[in-house]
Amino acid sequence: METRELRYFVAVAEELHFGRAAQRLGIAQPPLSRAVAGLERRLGTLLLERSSRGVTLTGAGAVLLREARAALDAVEAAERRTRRAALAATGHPTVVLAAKAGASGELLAKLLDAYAAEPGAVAVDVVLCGPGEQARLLHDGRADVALLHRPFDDTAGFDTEDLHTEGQVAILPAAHPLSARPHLRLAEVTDLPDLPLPRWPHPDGTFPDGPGPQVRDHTQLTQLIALGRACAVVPESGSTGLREGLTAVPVPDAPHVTTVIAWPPHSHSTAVAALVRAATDL
Amino acid sequence: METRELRYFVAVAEELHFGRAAQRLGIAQPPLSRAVAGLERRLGTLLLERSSRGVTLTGAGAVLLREARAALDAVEAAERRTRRAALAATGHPTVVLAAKAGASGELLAKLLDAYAAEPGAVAVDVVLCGPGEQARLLHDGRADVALLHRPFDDTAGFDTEDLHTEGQVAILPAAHPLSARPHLRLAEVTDLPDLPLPRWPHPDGTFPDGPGPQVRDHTQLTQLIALGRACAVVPESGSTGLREGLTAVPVPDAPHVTTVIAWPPHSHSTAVAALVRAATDL
DNA sequence: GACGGCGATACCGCCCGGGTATCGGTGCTG
DNA sequence: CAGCACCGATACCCGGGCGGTATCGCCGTC
Repeated sequence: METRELRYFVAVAEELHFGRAAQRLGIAQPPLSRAVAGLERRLGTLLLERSSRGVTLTGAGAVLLREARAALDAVEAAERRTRRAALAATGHPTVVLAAKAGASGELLAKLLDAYAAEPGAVAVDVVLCGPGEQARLLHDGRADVALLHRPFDDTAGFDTEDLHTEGQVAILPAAHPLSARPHLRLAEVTDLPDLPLPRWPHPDGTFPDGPGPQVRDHTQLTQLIALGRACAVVPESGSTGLREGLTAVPVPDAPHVTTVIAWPPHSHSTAVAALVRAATDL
Repeated sequence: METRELRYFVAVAEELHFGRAAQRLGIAQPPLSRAVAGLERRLGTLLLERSSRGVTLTGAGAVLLREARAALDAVEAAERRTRRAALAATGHPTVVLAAKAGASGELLAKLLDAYAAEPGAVAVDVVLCGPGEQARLLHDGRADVALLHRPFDDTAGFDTEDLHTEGQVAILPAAHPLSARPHLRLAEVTDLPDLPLPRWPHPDGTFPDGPGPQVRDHTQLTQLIALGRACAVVPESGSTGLREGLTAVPVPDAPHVTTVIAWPPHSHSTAVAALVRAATDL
């Protein structure tokens, strides 16, 4: 199987439409049909169920979609890591660290300071990304190391070290009746009819259905809470330096959040190893 | 990057010789030279240092070799898992379990029994393989789940559950003076001039250099020890039912061995999940 | 029953991957 | 030191396959 075929199949499986997929790939529709048919012939199985009104995935097709994405990520990672290795050999070596925007601010600052103080430290490019994006960056080679947050992020397939565990707090408008309470139960916060939980975008940019307002970053979130249009449950460290009009109330029965540092297995980078050591020694 | 190019590069990087690599690939040497040159051109870096006497890897080349192997494994896994998904949909679904030949015999038997007793259990193909081969099988899709042994096997990149931990014992000829001792220190066993540790083959079939005899399986090992030509340090469970003339002596300071069950992250197979559950409930 | 949307098929041209022949450089050897 | 053997690169040619356009077959919808 060639990566071209996998890319073609993934495009069709995602669009569920040969025409749109072909457009996305920048080719015409017939070669795309042929390529997928060839894949099916060589695998000896149907991957897509064609009706005259579009396309659906078969069971084998669903498996291949998942596996092909992983394989294409691995190929992309190979290309990117090789490029970066070549760059590091001639120019200035760097490490790319992925972190969720608006999270772990203080920990991140301390980590960068601690690492920079080490002998032989190289430049660290910090990539701030959306929730759940860190794993993708690590998988496809755009990042060398990442800060993840269990249980929200999926750490499967990486080597990790735990850095820090903390409880969660509810962020409420200071004027809200619940904000005077010493602590809250999770159930009390998750279905307040007047203060729905906001909806975060999926990695593809779409939003899940639901009653809450759509938010894209931490600023929007605090603003919406201050306006009395939403509430949120966030790790304690996300409640430092709250703006006027917001209150943080502990939620003891919310799952604890562990910040972990993660890197691809078999990473041979000494810089990543030093960064991990600096992180665990914090 | 196409998988063809990666396969070609890996062949050259492993052989360090364009001619032999071409022969292995079943093509002529000139197209191979061109393909690698094209890869280098597009990556903008030298991957191989050519001298008139053979070839050496550059730093970037070493990175690409490692990454390309992982990527090709992922592509192979995609193909195999799709094939198996198609098979499972029409015929009889199976799970492939990889285990080291001659290890964990009793645990494996109990696991298979426990799983077979569960409702909805599917057929389990047990693949017995050489030391360290299980991870490869899991990576490239030939196996769905494996029994590994820490710290010998590399569990990086898999989800795992610990099953069993045990100490190690030295296997000695009954006539050897040390066999009467109640226990031994590891250092006492590892450099006995009269009983060297045997050499196990690498995954590629070659043997490391050293004084000990070459062995390929457990039978050869016990035979050599009985002949007074070698000794070995193995997990306790590997010493049950020893043949006449062999003695097992505990080695308390040898690292403990943990048998773990491992599977690829993001496995969606219910059969694998049931097998893991049966294993942890043993 | 005509139309429109969608995937498959037919057919064509061209690029690229693979083949043979040969060159250039280098270390070994008598 | 000349000759040689070895190894990778280059030159050149050929054919298959990939991508393009045109068209068909199928079906749901006015």
